[in-house]
Amino acid sequence: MESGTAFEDALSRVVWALRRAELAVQAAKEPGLRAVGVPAAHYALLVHVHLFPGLSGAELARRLGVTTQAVALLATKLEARGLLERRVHPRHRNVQELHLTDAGSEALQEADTAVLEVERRVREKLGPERHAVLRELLDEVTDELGGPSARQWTGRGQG
Amino acid sequence: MESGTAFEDALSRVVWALRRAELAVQAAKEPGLRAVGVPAAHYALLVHVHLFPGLSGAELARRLGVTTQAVALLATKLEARGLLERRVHPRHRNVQELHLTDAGSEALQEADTAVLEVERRVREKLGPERHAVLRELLDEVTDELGGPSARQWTGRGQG
DNA sequence: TGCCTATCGTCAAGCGCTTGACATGATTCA
DNA sequence: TGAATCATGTCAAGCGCTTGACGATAGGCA
Repeated sequence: MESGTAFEDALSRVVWALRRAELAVQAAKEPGLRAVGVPAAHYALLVHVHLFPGLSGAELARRLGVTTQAVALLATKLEARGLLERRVHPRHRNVQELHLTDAGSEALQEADTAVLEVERRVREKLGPERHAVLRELLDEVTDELGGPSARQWTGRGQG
Repeated sequence: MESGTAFEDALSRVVWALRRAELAVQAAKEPGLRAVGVPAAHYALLVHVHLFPGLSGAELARRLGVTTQAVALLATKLEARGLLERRVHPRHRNVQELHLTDAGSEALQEADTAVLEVERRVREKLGPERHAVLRELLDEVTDELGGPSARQWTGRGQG
């Protein structure tokens, strides 16, 4: 294993394959999302706000793996476009709950079509079983490497 | 299909699992790479220059999926640190060949240790067979979604 | 009541990357 | 030879995100 240069196989590792696949997915989603005027980052936030309405910006940031700044800037833009609504938390006056407007729900619906199309292509290419296997393997990787566990992302863990 | 909100399962899709896994991998690599003073983006360029010495900045950019600007800026920094060398192409005086210096090779070796550690953790978690399955599935996704085919990345396709 | 701590949100500065435009050099064709 | 075309590399401007610091609010404790 230590014989000579050890990284001739660098590009054939899983971590690289993962990066390539992620880049390909992003590239595949981008035109569809752009067509409906919802960049990828905006889409990600919209989905989370839809699935977990009323969360604070800081909490969203943790789930998305970005800083609170990024969420705040994004939220400002989405609010300006009328897709998102900031409400003051009833108990904590300094905290803002984020909710989707009707227009936001519509935009999300349209954007999701583009993402679903990519998911469909992958599913058709792999077939249902291997599609499911891939998801399971990816979740195990996420779990093993820590960070936000896959459970946390999909669960309704807190309110 | 149109029954109610259609994207309740958004976070359980493969495309999301892929993103989560990629984020986890990046987060897992980062501290190790930072320890040896080689950020992730620098590492990616160093690996490619090592595997395909003499490529032009534009060609590298295509393979890395970034712009020529990004490569040029990176190359400038790496050159300033003495890890990388710019040589004028013998025939095309306007083209610069990129090569690793000895210091660059050493830095790459150290940095690669951190990446290998992540790869090892994933391999141990999944076991050899499923590890290989994951790589195969990811390559198929990359192939299906087009962009730079997995072959192009690993192959010695051109010189 | 008053102090301390934690959390949330915002402001300012910096960094990395992209986009667009331009200059240079090499190849192709008339 | 001379002009058109293409690829490479660089300059300038803009955008998105991060880092660091600050003010504001709610809960814990004496």
